[in-house]
Amino acid sequence: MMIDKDLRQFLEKIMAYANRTGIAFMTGNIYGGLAGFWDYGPVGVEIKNRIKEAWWNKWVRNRDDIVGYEGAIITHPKVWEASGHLSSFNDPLIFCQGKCKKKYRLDHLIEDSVNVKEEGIAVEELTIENLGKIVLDKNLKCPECKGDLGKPITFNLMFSTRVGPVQDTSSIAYMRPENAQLIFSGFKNVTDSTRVKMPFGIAHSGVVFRNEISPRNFLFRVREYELMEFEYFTNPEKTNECPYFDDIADYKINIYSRSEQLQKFDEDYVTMIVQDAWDKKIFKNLWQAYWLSLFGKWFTEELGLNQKRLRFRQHLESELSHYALDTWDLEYHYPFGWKELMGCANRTQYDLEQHQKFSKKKMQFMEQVEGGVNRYIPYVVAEPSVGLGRILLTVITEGYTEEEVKGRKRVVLKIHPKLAPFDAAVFPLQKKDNVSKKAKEIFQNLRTEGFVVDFDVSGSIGKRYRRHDEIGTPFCITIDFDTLNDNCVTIRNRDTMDQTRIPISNLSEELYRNRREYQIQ
RNA sequence: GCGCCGAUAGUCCAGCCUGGUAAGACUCCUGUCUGCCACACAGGUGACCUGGGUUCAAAUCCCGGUCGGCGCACCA
Repeated sequence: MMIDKDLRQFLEKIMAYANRTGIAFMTGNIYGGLAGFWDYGPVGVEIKNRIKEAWWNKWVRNRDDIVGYEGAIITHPKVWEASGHLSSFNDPLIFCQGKCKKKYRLDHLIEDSVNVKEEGIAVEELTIENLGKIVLDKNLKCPECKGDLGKPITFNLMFSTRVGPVQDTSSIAYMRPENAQLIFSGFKNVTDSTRVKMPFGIAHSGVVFRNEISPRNFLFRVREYELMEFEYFTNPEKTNECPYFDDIADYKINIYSRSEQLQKFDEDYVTMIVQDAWDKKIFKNLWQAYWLSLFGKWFTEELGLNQKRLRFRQHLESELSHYALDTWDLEYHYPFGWKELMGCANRTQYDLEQHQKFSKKKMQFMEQVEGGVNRYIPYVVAEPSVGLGRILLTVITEGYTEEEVKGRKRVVLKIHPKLAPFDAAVFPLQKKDNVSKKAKEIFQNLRTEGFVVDFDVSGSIGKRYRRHDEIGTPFCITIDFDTLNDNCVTIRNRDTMDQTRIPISNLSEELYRNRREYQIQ
């Protein structure tokens, strides 16, 4: 039976499913839960680790031009001062509740609309509550549309903590809200210890913390998550020299560009090949077009996302972060609408320049050229940045399928075998005697070969098949009485439900072959 | 952060209006049987989000909180 994955209630179905199968749970649920934080269960942690492994293999181990890095979670406070993350820290903000919905710095708004000197108001010294009182007392309205103003709030994006047992203001430190700054502040560590040549990337996967105002949509918007990203550096004079562009020039992508968004375009996107998009100057930077397309390919061809549900959306000028020249998102069509799966910003030289300024250490890259040495601060053309939990949510949303088999509902998680929590499950047809013993032996051998395998004897054989369908196990291997004589087993395919009898000695090759050749329907 | 709605077993849910100690289905566990697609037989485990209030008595009514979904806003 078809299920409409665009329906908002589908998300609730996914949550119940995740809970039922041991994928994810709200943290501390015995105490009522904590908003924005989730635990992964036995099945979820396997899928998550496999996604992470797939990312690392694809973008670090299998690339000649990218190396890995892993920074500390509690970061030197100066890093965030330099990056600009601290500058808007503790700013009091207020939002227009009227038509325009604009946000204002409340301290500035009061200074602009009230004669502070005459009234003897010291804006800097006031608490957020007292600032809010002024708004009420003076009946301040939105300067733009004269609408009512809401309650003032303080932005506290970063989680802070204290380092060391003495709790004074000098001991304050922050949990990283992004990995990028660890790459930038550690940039010299990499160039000084490794033989990297321009252009190259530094990749970083790790947990980050953002004190979001309102966590939403299950694993989508959370306060603690694993972010996988890399910074790709080039010579600032050569930001459009991408030697690999031909690899993706003919690749078809769905584009939702800035002009389409501004024109209130009715469609979700326009489809064209990357080369055309570049020729029409939709992309400003060749490397960005390259990396976005490569990730588009990875998500669809290797992680199994439906290309129709993936689009490239350019950020509007007004959305750009303080460090970004241009940003594109890869958006997925979730049950709650088109939302960012991955972001890819052009961060220019901004961050390394900032760190050079604040640390007074040279952030230059040196390369030997004809007739001397070339020194420059590298330019970040692209920063593909994606949340691990968000990929997991996307993959299970895409893969969750309900089918009708002989009048009954079958739930199948159709995910790529390399992301499945188990490579295979082994079932003895009968619980006792030699059948079970033989099954155990096959199970152990597969484990020894490095497969992740489950062993299941409980319930009828059909029930066991369905249990593993639901969590995405691509193969179930059944051992019966004949196995004892002919050394063959029945191997049953998750998606087609087809059963074939093959020799035990061919099992591992069959599992490998399927992982290699698997095609998403 | 504001507003609306909701929260009962692993899941789906009945009961709430009209207060009287929680039902069903599936799942799960055990045993018997069967032996390649959840469906046999018997038995079993398991729940009223949290804190207060009203009451002889609260899953039920009232108030606060937490969590979730949705809408708005936010997401440097």
